[in-house]
Amino acid sequence: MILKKQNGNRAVPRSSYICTNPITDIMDTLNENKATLFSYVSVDCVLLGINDDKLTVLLAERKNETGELIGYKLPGSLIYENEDLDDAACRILNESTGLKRVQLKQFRCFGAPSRTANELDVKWLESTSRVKISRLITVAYLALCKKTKKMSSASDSDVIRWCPIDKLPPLPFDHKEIIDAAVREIRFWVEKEPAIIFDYLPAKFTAFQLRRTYEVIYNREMDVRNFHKKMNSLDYIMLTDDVQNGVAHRAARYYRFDKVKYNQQRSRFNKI
Amino acid sequence: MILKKQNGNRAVPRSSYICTNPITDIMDTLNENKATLFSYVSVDCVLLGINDDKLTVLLAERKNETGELIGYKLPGSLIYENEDLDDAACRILNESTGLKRVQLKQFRCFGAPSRTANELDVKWLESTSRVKISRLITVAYLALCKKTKKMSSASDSDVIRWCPIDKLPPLPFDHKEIIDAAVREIRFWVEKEPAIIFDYLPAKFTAFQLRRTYEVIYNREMDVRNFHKKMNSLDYIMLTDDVQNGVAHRAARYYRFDKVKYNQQRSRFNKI
DNA sequence: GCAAAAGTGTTCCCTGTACACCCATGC
DNA sequence: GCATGGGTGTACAGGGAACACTTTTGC
Repeated sequence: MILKKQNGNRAVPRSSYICTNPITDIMDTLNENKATLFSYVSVDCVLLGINDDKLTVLLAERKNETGELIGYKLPGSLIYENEDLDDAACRILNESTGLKRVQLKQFRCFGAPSRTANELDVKWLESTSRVKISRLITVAYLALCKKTKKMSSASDSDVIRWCPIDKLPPLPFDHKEIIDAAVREIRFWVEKEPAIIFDYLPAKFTAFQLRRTYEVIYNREMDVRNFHKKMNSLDYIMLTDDVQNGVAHRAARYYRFDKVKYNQQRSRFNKI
Repeated sequence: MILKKQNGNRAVPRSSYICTNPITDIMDTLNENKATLFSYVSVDCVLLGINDDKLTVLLAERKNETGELIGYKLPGSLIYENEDLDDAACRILNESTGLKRVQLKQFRCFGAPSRTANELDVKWLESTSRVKISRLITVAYLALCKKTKKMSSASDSDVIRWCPIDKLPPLPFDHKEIIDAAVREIRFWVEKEPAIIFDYLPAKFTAFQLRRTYEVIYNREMDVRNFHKKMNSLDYIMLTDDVQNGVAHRAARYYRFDKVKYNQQRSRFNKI
């Protein structure tokens, strides 16, 4: 990772494509530049989660000037003039869900001139952002996103809803295309960096939960025995002493993710 | 792949992230919008090639107003107001190298506000583009790029030079960071889509050429016998009747890449 | 005792990897 | 005949895939 230090600018060490800035950093950025939106670039977040055993995406309600629901969209917004893209993505995630410290990954930039071809979309954006829009390029981010209590206490600016990816309502701009690309991307990402899946699961999870998460993401069933064998071979998945209770069948054991061991293994792997 | 057809706009079928538009399409776009540069978004191309058994990147000379050489940079430019990002990347590739129909892959968007922190870089860009620059976001593209005769006849606007990636000169903006990211990315790309490596090689190639290409990209040596075995197991690599001649040792046989078989295999694979 | 889900082992195949020698050609 | 690079086979290890039954618990 190369950092340029010049003109006395603060050179903030950061991962090149994972954004896990604490929310305080984001607020700094916000306060410094609250005034000015940058009307040429937006950030859209595809937050994927699993609900009712289906891969779902978080959509925000889209209202017209009189507050009437006119449809849905991806959580996203124009960036501020002096706001970093990764920071903007974290801000939007936080505004939409109240979540912090989630791993967001930039996965592609969408910049076809035709994406602002629908005048209704542009008019709507102009009325909510109070900025004149000409051409708009959007940088898309992706995260696996837990459905937690925190999410209900999200900022009331966006009402949100989980929607199965195979039953999307009509969406503005190229949001459908963005979601499709995100679903393809998530599989590669999980393969490259399995840790993100544990970011999604609770701290203690059963073998079933982990398996079902993989099954939904990859959209295919996995053999139970082989899955257990695989889990046991991964030394960063640790068996705990806890077991389920109150279930009407044999209690499942809880596992936990050992981040330290995971990182050790990764760094060994990456050196090869 | 989803295409929106609306307002009578031409819906051009295109791959979502590979740009192989014939140059005529690009020219259409150029002529339509020659007048206006979009000063907020640029495209930079990282063209990787192999020279003297080293991974090298194509750099363009950077000259000041009096035509004096003041350094190097990635081939790149601001996009036009109504130009698609992929088209812009193809245009820049063509302007810099004369090459057409090369697979260019968008791999990441770089948008830190600090990338325009160096005033000299900004001044230089303003003087060459004759556009006022405030904040500038760049979309980075990646290609494996042949060193061919065509390249020497490239447009004379850019003088170009191959530079080993471990001996980069000082570069403006965050171009060094972009190159580092591209080198990491190329390995993933080759793994996902081995076809691009044959786009780089001549139509007929020896086992040695293919192996050396892999070795340079992955920066590690490969076992000759295992490599042959692997090649033989891939049914889209076909042995031809041609052999080298005029070499002072046993003549190597030529192989060719069978795109049809490759695509058949891919589509079978992707359905699983 | 029965419903419901948890947990467990073996076999086979395929792939990757390690490793050393003979072959063809030009000079 | 020798220097140069081309080309080949075997043996082992590890991981993925297929496959069915017993265990535990609450009711």
